Amino acid sequence: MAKPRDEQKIERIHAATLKLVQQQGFGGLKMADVAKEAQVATGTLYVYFKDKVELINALYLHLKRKQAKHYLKPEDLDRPFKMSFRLVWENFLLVSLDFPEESAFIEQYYRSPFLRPEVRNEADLLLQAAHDVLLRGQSEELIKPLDTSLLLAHLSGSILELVKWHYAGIIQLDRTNLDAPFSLAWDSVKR
Amino acid sequence: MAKPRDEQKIERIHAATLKLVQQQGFGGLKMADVAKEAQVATGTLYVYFKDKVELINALYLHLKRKQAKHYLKPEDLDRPFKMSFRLVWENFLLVSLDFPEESAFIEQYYRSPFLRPEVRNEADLLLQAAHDVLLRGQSEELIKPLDTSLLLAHLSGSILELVKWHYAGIIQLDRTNLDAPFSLAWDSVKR
DNA sequence: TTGTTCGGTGAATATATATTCATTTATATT
DNA sequence: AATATAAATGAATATATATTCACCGAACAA
Repeated sequence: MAKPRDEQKIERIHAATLKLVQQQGFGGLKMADVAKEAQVATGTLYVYFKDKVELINALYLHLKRKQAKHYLKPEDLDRPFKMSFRLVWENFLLVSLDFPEESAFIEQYYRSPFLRPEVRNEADLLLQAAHDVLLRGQSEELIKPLDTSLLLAHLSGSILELVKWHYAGIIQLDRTNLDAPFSLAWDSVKR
Repeated sequence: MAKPRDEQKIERIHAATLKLVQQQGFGGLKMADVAKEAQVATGTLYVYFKDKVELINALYLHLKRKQAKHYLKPEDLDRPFKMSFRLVWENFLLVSLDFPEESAFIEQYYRSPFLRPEVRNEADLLLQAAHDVLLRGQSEELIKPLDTSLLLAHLSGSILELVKWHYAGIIQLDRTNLDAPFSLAWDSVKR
């Protein structure tokens, strides 16, 4: 019938948006720059996304789903507790470390004028599996009996800041030896 | 000679900027809105600040200095180690909790197109006192012998995320009973 | 009291940026 | 091959926003 939608083009637009947000922050994001970086015309952006707001919200949801899939793998959860905990903790850190543009984007979305509460809520549902891991640890009396949200905030905050300081050049995280940062995480929540 | 500079006006401009950044993020910050919120004319903004970039950088440095003063008080450092640690930890958390607009601004400055490296570096120097606290803990063999930057990133990341989740309504921090979150912090770094 | 100097003003201007749309191009269907 | 359909284009347009500036008025000095 006609020229089909080009999914690769959507990926290029996503990648361009991420790159530019990492370089210049959310405030510096311009549609013309996105188009240039993605090697499409500005008008093409509006073929795939209604406007800038929708581009940003669609990308946010896409990233949250992708990341959750990466660090909450079903096969990792089917293990002795401490091993599950370590795998999820390490995967979360490695995702942040390997895709810093994605973390930067997610962090900034939260405080942007583009945030749509329903999109935010949908993304938050993805965390349920993480709560479940901690609940299992508590039922096995290996984890402090505190609110799992409190524990999650503490654990994720630590990881995100470690990665931030890594990219600021203040510390060096070695992906082949994460024992030291893991000991901080584990000792803080273990019973 | 003439009408003197009005320091209160600068404070109003600062406060207005913070309020708007909290509400709409860095990307939504408009000079016209700042002027309206501060109850001055747009032109007045340019009497006190060369342009938007300077307004933001001046405010950032002002906030970092103010916050460092709040949570690194000399009299708190002159105590038995664990008490110093608790005081600094708690003050850092309470500053974030009591002035969430300030933390939001600082967080976003870091990834904005307005960031000026020399300003950022100047602000980072303020952390030296925090390193010193941890170094004392290590010399007294009370703190794990890890890089103090690693420890600081972990501790501050935890606090900032806890406060963020508090304001998102996911957890509730009670300023009169911070024992649970403190136990997470202390157990993670103690020897 | 008067003159002088800046602070203060906000409409006007310049600039930057999002979005549209007439036109062209590519693909699938016939 | 011819046709239909939708993607793709990017200059033109609309919009939004930063910044300027001619004028006003408050404070101080003489």
